[in-house]
Amino acid sequence: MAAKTNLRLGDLQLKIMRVLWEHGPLGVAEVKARLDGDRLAYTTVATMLRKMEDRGLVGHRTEDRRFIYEPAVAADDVARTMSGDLVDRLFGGSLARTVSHLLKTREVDRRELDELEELIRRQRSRE
Amino acid sequence: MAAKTNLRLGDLQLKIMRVLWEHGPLGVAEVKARLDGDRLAYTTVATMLRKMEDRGLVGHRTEDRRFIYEPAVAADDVARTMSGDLVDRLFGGSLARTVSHLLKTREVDRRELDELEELIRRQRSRE
DNA sequence: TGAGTAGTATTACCGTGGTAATCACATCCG
DNA sequence: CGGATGTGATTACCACGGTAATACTACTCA
Repeated sequence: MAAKTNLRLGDLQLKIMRVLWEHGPLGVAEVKARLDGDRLAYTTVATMLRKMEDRGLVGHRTEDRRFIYEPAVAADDVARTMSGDLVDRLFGGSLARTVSHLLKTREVDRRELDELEELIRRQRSRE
Repeated sequence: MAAKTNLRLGDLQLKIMRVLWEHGPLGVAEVKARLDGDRLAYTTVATMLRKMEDRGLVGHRTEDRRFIYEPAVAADDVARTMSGDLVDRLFGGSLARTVSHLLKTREVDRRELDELEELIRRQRSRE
């Protein structure tokens, strides 16, 4: 197995992964298309995908002369690594401190607070 | 003012900032000392501090021939930027999704859940 | 006075993310 | 057939984080 794949992705890499996670396996042109807003050269996307394959983040098969890429790591793993990382680096690993900070510095409406409470309730009734 | 200082810091930079935030203005040697675990060369720390000063993250004054560094950005601003960034990049800006993920993938004990509920309660009684 | 020492300044090197031009090849179309 | 088009391959460049060696400088103490 690819093993120690480092799961801290850059901006573009993450955007590409999101495209691949949400819309199955895609060719370079499709990926580029879904990256709409970013006016990137075709070769930029292609190069990035190749680099990402080197790192074990995606895999590809050839189909009809075109490379079809698909994720090689799970969205959850990336999210876990990156968010866990941040909680550790920034808030000494404390979830409470993290959420506290988030609540203080982001606009949060009542609905979202409800959701959060629901999450906590459900968490309690686990274990 | 230094303006557009980008507040996404690397690992070492963040560690250094934490040292400076927690223990006032410090010389290079002191910073290096507090970074104990990391077996870094003196010049590594010095170089990093200089680079960080270029970026506007720290400032220094000379005192007795030594450079005394101090933070030039607030811990809260860095935390806000970096965490907000991550929430946006990884969870589409949804705080609920973020916390949900964190709850699912990290060990959280009852005490921490209590704290979270308290935070939410307090948040509600604001606005 | 002169060697050590503690600092800073200069310079360098690597990895990686990001961006892209250029090149080469195959295929398609008139 | 022969050029346009779509793709992948190769190569290049820059910025930045990280790491550090080396060089310079000034102060200190025997």
